Amino acid sequence: MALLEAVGPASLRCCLARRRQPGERWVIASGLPSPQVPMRVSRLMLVTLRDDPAEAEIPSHKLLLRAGYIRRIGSGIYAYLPLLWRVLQKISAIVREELNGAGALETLLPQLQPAELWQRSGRWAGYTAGEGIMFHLEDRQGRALGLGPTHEEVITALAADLLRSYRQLPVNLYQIQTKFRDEIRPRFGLMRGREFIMKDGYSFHADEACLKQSYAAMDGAYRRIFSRCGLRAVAVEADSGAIGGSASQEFMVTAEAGEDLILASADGSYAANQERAVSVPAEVAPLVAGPRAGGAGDPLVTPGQSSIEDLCAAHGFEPGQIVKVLLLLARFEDGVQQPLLISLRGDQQLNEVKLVNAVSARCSAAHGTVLEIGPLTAEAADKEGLGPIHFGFLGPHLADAVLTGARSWQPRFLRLADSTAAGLASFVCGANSLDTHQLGATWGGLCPCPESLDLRAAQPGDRCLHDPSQVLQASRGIEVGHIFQLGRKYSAALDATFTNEAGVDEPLWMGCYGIGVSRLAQAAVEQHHDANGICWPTAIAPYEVIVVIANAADPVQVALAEQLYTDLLGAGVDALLDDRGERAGVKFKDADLLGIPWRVVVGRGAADGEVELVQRAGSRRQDLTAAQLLPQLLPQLEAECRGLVPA
RNA sequence: CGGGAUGUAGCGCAGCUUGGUAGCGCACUUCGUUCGGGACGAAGGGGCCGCAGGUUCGAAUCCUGUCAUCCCGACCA
Repeated sequence: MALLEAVGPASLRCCLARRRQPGERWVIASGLPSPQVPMRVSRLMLVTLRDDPAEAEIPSHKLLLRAGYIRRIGSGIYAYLPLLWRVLQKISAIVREELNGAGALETLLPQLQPAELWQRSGRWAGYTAGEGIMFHLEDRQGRALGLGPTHEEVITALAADLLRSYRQLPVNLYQIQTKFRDEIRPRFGLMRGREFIMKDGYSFHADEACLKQSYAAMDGAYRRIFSRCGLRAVAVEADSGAIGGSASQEFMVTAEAGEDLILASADGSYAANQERAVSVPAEVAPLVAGPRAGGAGDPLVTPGQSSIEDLCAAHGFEPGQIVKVLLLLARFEDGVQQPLLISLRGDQQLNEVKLVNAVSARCSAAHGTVLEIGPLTAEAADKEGLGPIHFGFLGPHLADAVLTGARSWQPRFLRLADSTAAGLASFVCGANSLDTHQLGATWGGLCPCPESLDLRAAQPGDRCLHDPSQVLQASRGIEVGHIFQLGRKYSAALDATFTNEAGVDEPLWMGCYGIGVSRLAQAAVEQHHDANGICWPTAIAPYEVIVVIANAADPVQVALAEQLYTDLLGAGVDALLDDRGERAGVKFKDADLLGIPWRVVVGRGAADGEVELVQRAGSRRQDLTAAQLLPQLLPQLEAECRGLVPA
């Protein structure tokens, strides 16, 4: 501490003292026991790799493996090594701080969950059968159990048990815990694991207005969390998927390697996941000569022209003047297989998420969850015992009669049309016979227009609904958070009710809120790295400073480094000492690879009391006297941890 | 599950076409010289060539099956 005495200014001492205050915000944010525990690289079980492991594809996955943060144990199953565990702890600490500040309560729920709870919510079959993602097992009594992929069922059962009166509401509970999901395809290291760490939270309310308030509070907390973690994240409108409910919003870390496509307006007022995005469709020129022959259209000979491109090339149509028909097959929880006939404008693509939602809305009451929707292929139709279907020449007037004799399918199509197709005054479509189309067909003339709704995928370049002068732009994102207004879906299913002010029982209003903690750590690497390795944002770095002894055989360097290291720890800094006997170059390379935000090199200048300070991101370096180090570094670290200075 | 690829030392790879008992770089151990950006030299240790069958005097190599991993699609924090 002699060095500190020497540095002088009262403001600095104040700052140092604050760093050690147990109750201080950013000491808590370190998430680690204080005072800081010494750690030397020689004792860290650090194994860094020079070559990229063949199994890794994207930069963050390669770097986490190379720098010794993770090891693969099985497909989608990773060991979090000590360095990564510190990162995860720091992220968790920030999450806790923001959520506690927003009035949420931390709890811990069981991972082993009885099937019965899931059967009551109606999700057991959907989550375990077919492409379901829940690992499940039987105990010695033959009772079915699942490993929790999420906790709506458990928390709602608890709420049903504990929440009785509007006087107890609202409440907001969260946990940080390992989740299990039997992903169809685990990918990219921690990005999509079968076992991963998630913060999940659930809120309960007496009415929808209160739910919306908590949802807004969580929105704010999430924005602060990602910002404090040093991430550039955007909030986008999202599909609610299997979780259900009404409004939902995803938080995306923008990165090339992201699995999701984000569509956003340049003015920033609209952003959505492509699964959800809406837009103004492109205008299409009317078909020359308009409707024909009472609206059924004229036959047009189109030998071998089974694609939109062929048709346009041969006859000079625009794709948007054609109605294309997709035959699909939906499989439901109760085993029913429902053929679908979807009409789309030729220049549009089907959005499968919108389709699944539309089909669920129409059929789930009768048949349960949609397990899958896939193409209705010629082979499948053949197996089913149907007559020939002229794929490539289909029109929306294809009669239900083609389904007669089906062995296991429903005998009638569910017919839906995207509104762009429904809006065409006259169009070209298949004639349902080989090598023939209809030219100048109209709805009503050809066949009644099917139920019309939004089924098309919005595309980059489409005009925006909120302001048609704006255009949707594409970027890629990693989903690190998702918040939902669940409404009363689970509370009604699990009979979680409370007594309202009027003395009447009604289902609780619910919200739910998730953050992928382990995914967030990797997303941070994806966003913060360079050719030499990781550049952690200071707030979530495993250590804030690494002290490197350039030549561990030089007792002068060792003594000064040990002194500075002790001083840093004493000042509450998370510091690491590289005491290895390696050559200096090796230690510099490793320090870059590990991505510790600040490096203090004790080397040739040690005899004169001089050290070098290097910032990892940007590699800015400066020479300092040992006495200048702490006064310089401490305010900087504090600012970075508070997110005041971009790392 | 459909499509594609790969399994040889801890990591990255060669060898396979044309069968003859396994090799390179990095890492690891020891010694010496080096010592501020992944040093050099010398000497070592480490492999049921994914697994199981088959063909053959003989299989990393040819054949069959199987398992695992990775990439593209459905799933999602």
